Parts: sequence; structure tokens; C-alpha cells
Amino acid sequence: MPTERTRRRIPEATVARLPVYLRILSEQAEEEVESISSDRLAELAGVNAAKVRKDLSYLGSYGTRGVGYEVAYLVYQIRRELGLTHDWPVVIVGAGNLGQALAGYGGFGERGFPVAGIVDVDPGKVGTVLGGVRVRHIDELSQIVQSKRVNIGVVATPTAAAQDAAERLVRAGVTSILNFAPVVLSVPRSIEVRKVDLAVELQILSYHEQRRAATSTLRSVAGGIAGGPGTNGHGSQGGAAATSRPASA
Amino acid sequence: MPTERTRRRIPEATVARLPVYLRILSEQAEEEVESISSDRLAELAGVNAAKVRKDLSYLGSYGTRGVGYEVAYLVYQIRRELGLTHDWPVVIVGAGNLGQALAGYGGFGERGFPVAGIVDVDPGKVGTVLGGVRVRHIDELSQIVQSKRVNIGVVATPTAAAQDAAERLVRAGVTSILNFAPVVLSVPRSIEVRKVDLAVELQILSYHEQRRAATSTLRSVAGGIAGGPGTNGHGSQGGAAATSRPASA
DNA sequence: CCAGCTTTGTGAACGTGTGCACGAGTGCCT
DNA sequence: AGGCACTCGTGCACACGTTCACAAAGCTGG
Repeated sequence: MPTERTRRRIPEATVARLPVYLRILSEQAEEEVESISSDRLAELAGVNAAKVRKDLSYLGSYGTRGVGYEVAYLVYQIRRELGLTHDWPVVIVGAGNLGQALAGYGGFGERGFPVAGIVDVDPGKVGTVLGGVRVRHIDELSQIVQSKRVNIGVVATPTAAAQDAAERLVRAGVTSILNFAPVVLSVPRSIEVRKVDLAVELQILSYHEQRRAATSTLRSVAGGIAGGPGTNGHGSQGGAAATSRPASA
Repeated sequence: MPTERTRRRIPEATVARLPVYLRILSEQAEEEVESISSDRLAELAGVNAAKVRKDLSYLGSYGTRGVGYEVAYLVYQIRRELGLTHDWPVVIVGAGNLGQALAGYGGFGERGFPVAGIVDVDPGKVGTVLGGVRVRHIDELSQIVQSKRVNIGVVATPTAAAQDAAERLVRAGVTSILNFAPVVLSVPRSIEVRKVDLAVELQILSYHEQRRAATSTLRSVAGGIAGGPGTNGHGSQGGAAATSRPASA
């Protein structure tokens, strides 16, 4: 049997950019913009126009040559592809500093990811209300996941408790995890994990700062204002990297 | 003039993994582990062993064939390469929900990124103390950046204020920005920007969940427990993606 | 000192992602 | 109706990243 795969597969890099296009397009829609060109969208997203067209072409041929893309329709298509046609309730494990901030951050539910529950091990925290949701004990995790049909879990615990939290989430039936703890979670292959790590991001910036300092010392004279063409030319990859310079209207 | 570049350039993908290795190695050092093989490190980091070796080879040939890498020395080398030999003070713009969580999160300073200051536009917030740091007015931003030699700024404002915050940071002299607001910042090319976007991460997970649901419907019978070999085979790219399955000791 | 085992370092092949360049449609204006 | 300006969709070449596979190098035991 050949690797027939499910249907059209969208490259991971493209999947990571679609949410960005979606947000921009939604904003444009709100400003009554009906049509947009790949050029303009690229400008707003801080990427190459060809990339935008190629990305969008994975959704199908929804543009009109000579005109551009119909904003509303594109929004619909991207939402459909990303599975945003219905809500995805999430459950947060850990009601500490971060958990509280996440729950308090309203934009969660607005964007289609309502907080179905927050749990913590600390009985002292159980019962307090964060962002309209009452904190419950972690033993109720399974019950929450089952009853609210939760697929996505958020690990917002201290580092030491993260692995345990992940295992509980998996046991409860969650199939995707967003991990804020600075550890590599060990979970079954079938579980999709994404990691958001503050320290990693800062250390990457540190690397570039250090490098900048080192090179400017070496070539103290030559350096122009922006360090020549393409000083800052990474791709905006995967989850969190984004180097940008869109023009304003 | 050929593109001679500064010195040995480390691939961006490698730079993004070094912090992960560093954390693991530091933990190992604390457990008195003196030597580690690429195999073991790969296991703990949830990546391929060859990748570990290639990554580490960019730092120089610091391993011993037949033995492995000396943990302490490797820690030193990675820290040096990432520019972690000294602290990098950061300034946080925005003392809202997120800014408070970031300031309150102690692990910031511990990891070499002390909070040099927090600023906000809201006079009502000025004066309050978060994580041991007093919130100051945003007009004092330049003064803080200058006097404390800050290179890294964190944008933790609401979406609407993010662009303005970024511009103020740049004007104040910051050269790297970590952006938590869901917008593409428009800054000079010479400024390094990294973005952490909750919504994007969740939407990527949503995509995979949606896809999972779609395919399991199509091939309802065949599906095994883990969905066949390689169901979960992305690379852990760029900033935040990480699919992992390290074994335990 | 040699044989055998272990593990690194890296060349080479492969796969994925990016960007250019251009053909192919589409709408507008005369 | 015809020409022109515009913009999409995509083939192609190149760059980047990953993985394999193996020679080189070191350690251990006899």
C-alpha cells in the first residue's frame, strides 16, 4: 500500500502561518475591506508575497487573478482548514501565576478556545474563581475532560509537576497538549505537543545580542546603520520565531 | 567582497535547540553526572542522536570518542555561545495580566534575565510592586534602558498598544524584542523580534485535532491505537514546536 | 601492545521550505 | 472588441535542515 496519506497535506510551516493570515484577514474584514492581494497580505504579515500565494494555494484556488482574494471567503476557508468552525474547549492544569494569567486573559474564549476548567493539586486554590471559572481539584480532571469533550490540555504547572500533569491529561483522554513548563514531556507518539518556553526565547535573543556585540567589536569601523543587506533574514519558522518588517498603509 | 560572514555561523535551528540541551545538561550536572553520550542527551531532549552531535559540533569538537561529552564543559561552552556568561537585564512594557505574571515568575532572574524594570501607561498601575520591581511610567522607559544597559524588551501590552510599545523600546535603544501581543510588529530590520502567540499555538493544535477527526472518520475501521507508524512525526522547529517522546531512565 | 567495543564527527543523500520568474486568467478602459 | 494592467498559481532552482552511515578515535581488558 503506497503512502496515500489522508488527503491534501498542508506543510507544517504553512500551518504555522495560517493563523497569522487569519488574524490579519479578520481585521481587514472588520474594516470593511472586501478584497486583498497577496502583496498586501504579505506586507501585513511580514512575509514574502510568493509565500502567501503558495500557502493559500494549499487551501485550493480561492483567488481571482487580476483582483486578489475575497477576504470573507478566505477567512472562512482558513477557519475551516484550521478546524475553527467550532469551539475547542481547553482545560488548564495549574492555577499558579501562569494559570491565573491564562484564565484571566479573556481573548482565549473569544478566539474559540473556551476554558472548560482549571485544576490544581493545592486544595487551598480549589474553589477560587479565575476569569469566571472555578478552580477544581486535579482529581476531577478526567471528569471535566469527558463531560466537556476536551481535546486540548494546557500544562501551566511548575517544572517539577509538568510530567505528571501531562500524564494525567493523557490518561483523561486529551490528545493535544500546550506545554508552558520548561521540560520535554514524555508522552505517547499519538499525542501532539507544542511547547512555549520563555527561557528558550530569551536565550535565542541573547545569542543574537552576544553575536552582535562580538562582531561589532571585531569590525568596529565598517559597520553601517543596519549592518548591510539581509542582516536580519531568518525565516519565521514553526511556532514562535518571527522576524518582521511590514510597511504601514 | 564575498559573504565572509563573521565567524562560524550556527544554524538558527540549532540555536533554538541549544537552550534545551543546556537545561538538560544543567540538570544532569546537578545530579553529579559527569559525562553524557549524544544518545542519552538525544533521548532526554526528545530528538535524534545524530542531530545532537551535529548541533554540538558547531560549538567545536568537545566530545571524546568512545566516551561522550563532559557535562560541565559542555554547559560552559553552550552558555558561552548563547551569550549567557553575563546577565541580560530585560524591561517589560505592560503591567497588565501578562506583565504581572511575567514579573511574578521568578525563574526569570534565575536564568540570567533579571527584570530591570516594568513600565505601563496607566498612572494607576505606576507605583505598585510586582515581583519585587516597582512599576514605573512608560515615559521613564528610555531612562531605564540607558541606565541599566538593557538590550532586550518584552512587549506585554494589549494588542492595540503593542506597536507603540515596540517603537518606544526601539527609540529607547533596545535591540531585541520578545513580543507576546498577537500582531506583527513593524520595526527596523536591525531589531531582532521573536513572537510568542498563544492563539497561534492553539490554532496549530486545533488543525491537528481537526485533521485527526477527519481522517479517523474516513478510515474508521483500520485505525490502530497509535494510528500507525509515524503519526506524529514533525520536526521540532524554530521557536516553539516540539514533538517529543524521550524515554525515562 | 593489540583486539574489540563504544561513541564521536562528518560526508552525503534526502526531504522540506523559500523565492524567483513567468504563464495564465481576469477586469477595466478606450 | 481589443489591448493593457494587474494578480494569481506554480514549476524550478536553491538553501536549509535532518538523518543515515561509516571512518576515525579513544578506552578497556588481557
